[in-house]
Amino acid sequence: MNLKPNKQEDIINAAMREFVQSGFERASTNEIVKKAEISKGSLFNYFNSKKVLYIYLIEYCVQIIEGIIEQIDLNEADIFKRIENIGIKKLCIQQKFPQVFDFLISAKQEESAEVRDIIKEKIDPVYDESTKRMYENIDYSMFREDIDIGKAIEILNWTMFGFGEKGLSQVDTFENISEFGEQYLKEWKSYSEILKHSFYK
Amino acid sequence: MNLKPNKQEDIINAAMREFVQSGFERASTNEIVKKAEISKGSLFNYFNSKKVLYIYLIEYCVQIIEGIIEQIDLNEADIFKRIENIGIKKLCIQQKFPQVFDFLISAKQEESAEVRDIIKEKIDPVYDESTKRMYENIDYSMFREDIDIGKAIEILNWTMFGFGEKGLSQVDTFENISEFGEQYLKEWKSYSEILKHSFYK
DNA sequence: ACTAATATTGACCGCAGTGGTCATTATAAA
DNA sequence: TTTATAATGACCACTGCGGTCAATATTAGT
Repeated sequence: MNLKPNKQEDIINAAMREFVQSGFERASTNEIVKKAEISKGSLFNYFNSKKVLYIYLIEYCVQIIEGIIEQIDLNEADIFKRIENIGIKKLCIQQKFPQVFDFLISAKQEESAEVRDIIKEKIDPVYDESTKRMYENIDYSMFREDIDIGKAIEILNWTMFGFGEKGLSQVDTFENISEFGEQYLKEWKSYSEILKHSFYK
Repeated sequence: MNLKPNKQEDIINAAMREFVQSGFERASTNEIVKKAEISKGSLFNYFNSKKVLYIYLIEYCVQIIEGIIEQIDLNEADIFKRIENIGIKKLCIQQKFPQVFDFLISAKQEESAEVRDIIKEKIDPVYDESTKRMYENIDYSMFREDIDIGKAIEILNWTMFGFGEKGLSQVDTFENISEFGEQYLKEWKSYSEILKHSFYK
């Protein structure tokens, strides 16, 4: 039952891609096995049903997020650096599993009654924890007094998200993935600098 | 053939919603007629096929975008005000057709070979024109010299997008739509102010 | 090299839902 | 009341669905 790790990853990635693309109900197991390059029989040997597969993926992703949360360095009180560190970790994970975060977002929006409740149950706690931990022990005294800190942080997050999207569309043009990572990080710092310069005293 | 305008809007909105949700191929005409509250026969009387309906929607949306482009006031050289004006126009349109912009975005990403080429052909020019017109005659001299203007504008756009998403999730909580519009605009101005204060001299 | 145990396959099943049709019915105009 | 037009939904052939399982390929043990 324990197959080679990279085959496991193929299946996980293929399934996540299909679920992100089509949602739980419309996602096709035929499409998943095609993308993962395994037979249909194998998929249903590993997971007894589409639902079991889906829940497995949820749990898998939740564990990944929990791993990130644990690694947050609470001694880093500068929110820009805090966020940058998390961003780096996310980037690393996306090398292996490009769809983890998209999958969790799509799962939160999933409407199918068959899985909706169990999703909420599994995802909501880790979401709450992550946002709590994310801003724990941040030093807000570095912000300019005339700025709405909450809104500033929202802008920072939106910028990160937008920058991430942009990066995603460029990743194909790089042949070397680690070269991309360096470039990406360097460019992010320039955006981060702009906002830091704007928001900090 | 010319039915009541609000019925037309129902059909357009229902179809756009379904296409956004599922893409061209997986979108279901059954689902569309259910959402639009018309019979299947009627839909296929108005449009001979799913493809014809889809292309009609594309053209309809493109016309809306062209309407916006025409209305851009080129005398407004302040990019913050320029963008705010466009935002207001978009907001108005979204009252009637909540999915226009999402539909165009999803159409750009559409992969189905049956419609891909015709989409490109119809959408790309209007996209090019809109981005061109958007930044035409903007006075960049108001930006601080030490700031990368291109990046600043990117941040502005990402912030607008993020703010729009946030607004979308809140719109249900308002009973009066125009009250929401006021609130929304007012709140946007506070975000806009933050960035303006950061980016301008 | 042979056997037993395990892993993988894909043709196949019943069925749900597809895009599209058209005889029939409801509505409006004359 | 008659005629012209608009709207309906049962129906069709068909595709693709989630899931199964006998047959095959691979591996492990001796």
